[in-house]
Amino acid sequence: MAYTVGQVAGLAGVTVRTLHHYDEIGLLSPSGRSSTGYRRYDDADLERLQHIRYYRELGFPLEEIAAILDDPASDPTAHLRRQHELLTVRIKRLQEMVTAIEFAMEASKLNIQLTPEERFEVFGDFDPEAHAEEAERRWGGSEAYRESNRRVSRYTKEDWLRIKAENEDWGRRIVALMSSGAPADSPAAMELAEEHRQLISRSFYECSYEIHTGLADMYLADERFTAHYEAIAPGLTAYLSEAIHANAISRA
Amino acid sequence: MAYTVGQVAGLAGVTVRTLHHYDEIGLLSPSGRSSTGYRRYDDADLERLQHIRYYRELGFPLEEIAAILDDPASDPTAHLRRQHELLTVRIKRLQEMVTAIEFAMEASKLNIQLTPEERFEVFGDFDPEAHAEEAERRWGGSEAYRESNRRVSRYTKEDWLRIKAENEDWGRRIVALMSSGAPADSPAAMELAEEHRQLISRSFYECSYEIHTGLADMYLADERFTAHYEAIAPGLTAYLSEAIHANAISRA
DNA sequence: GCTCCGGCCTGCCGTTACGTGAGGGTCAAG
DNA sequence: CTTGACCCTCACGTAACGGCAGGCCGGAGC
Repeated sequence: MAYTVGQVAGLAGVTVRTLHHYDEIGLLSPSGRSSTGYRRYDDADLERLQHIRYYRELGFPLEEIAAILDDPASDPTAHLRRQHELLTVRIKRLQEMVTAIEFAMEASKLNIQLTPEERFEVFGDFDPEAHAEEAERRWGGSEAYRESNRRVSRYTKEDWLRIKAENEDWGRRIVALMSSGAPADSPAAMELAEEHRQLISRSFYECSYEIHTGLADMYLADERFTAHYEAIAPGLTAYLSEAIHANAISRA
Repeated sequence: MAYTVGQVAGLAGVTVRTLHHYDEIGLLSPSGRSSTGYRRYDDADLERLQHIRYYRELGFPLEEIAAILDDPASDPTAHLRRQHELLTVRIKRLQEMVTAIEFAMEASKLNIQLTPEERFEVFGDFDPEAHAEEAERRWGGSEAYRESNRRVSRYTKEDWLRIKAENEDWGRRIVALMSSGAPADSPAAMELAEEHRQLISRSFYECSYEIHTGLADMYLADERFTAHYEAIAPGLTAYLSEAIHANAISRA
């Protein structure tokens, strides 16, 4: 079977100009020409183009692709295996970027400034183990965190406004309670802690009592989260943390 | 906090030249300069750069990124949501490419020529429904097919050679049986059909009796698979298909 | 046989997103 | 006060095509 440039271009989803270019630089020269000078591509040319397209999608420069494809030491299935591996690595990378975006959304939700490192962690030559460990430390089981955060990405602006309003309402009430002098382990405080937990469960992720106490500890340990609650009212961080712990114990 | 070009470049994983370029075209101009003309970037600049990097990774041209970022109608979380969505679409696309590669490996294993459409299906403006339907028709449940084929990608050249040898041995025995005149629903033929199923299960994917009969039908329906078995021995396709059906029924 | 219209050819210049010096100030550590 | 690492501004180079000009096919219809 023989094909013209236009046909090949249509099949492969590239422009005719691109095929001309590949011919010019010798990356993909059609196996023959018609008597009138038309390029004629055969099935072997198509297979080569297929590999070219995959390697290109993976970001390889044309020169390097030529070197890879012309390497006599690698049979066709070797290319397939290689492309398969490169693709899965790429997918993993993109999934890390998704997680990073979700983290940024979480931070943005609480008006928390990301550190420069956090902003670009996913782009640098990061240590994957340290990364996983960090997520583990911060979220106490990254699996639940990731799964749950799928929801966040689907929220509209209206959802966000509603969530914000709910949070602010809750904030006003716990500040009022704290200033009234009620202790952090009082039933009223525990009730507000429980409400806090349910707010998270409804809007973000299933927040177990275990995760909730983990969050309480994190609020105390991470100054950026501390700052968030202290900005609402001084002393609120400790008050809330204590209430969360008391609530968790009483429900156990 | 203020940063120099070099620091920003290090953090964000780009070159100093890139930052110079972004400054030149007005995409990211540092918020200030030192008395001696040094660029000074602040946290807001870093946040902008963060978005630039994500959009770039997604293939947006710089000019378009500038337009998006300077659009007053979109708040910062809108960018995050948008990037999240674009990333997941991208991941889906790459996963389709992985499936396509696995299909190509499967075909290569049997020395089957792909049609031009199959080679570039994943690049063209393909209809996703038709694609899924095709996979469904061909593999009777693409999920099992995809999951199982993860194995294939890890095979070494030696594995392939071993598998090939096993297949050829099986081929010789079924050809011998067929020429001996034993009917396709004889115990011996059914035994070889069962062996065929187990060969697939061991080397490629868990092949249930249901899938196995699906394969039998496919061998008859798809001329490329037919050609594969007819090349071994004329009439083998029909013989094997019948044996597979007989075997499946007897085991039910 | 003629006539179109869409497809093909070969230049050739333009563009994007930087890479890569050249030539020359700047900053902090010793 | 030197020295090495870092910063500045030109300015030209490169990869991978895009897009157009000017001209040659090819087959469907009259």
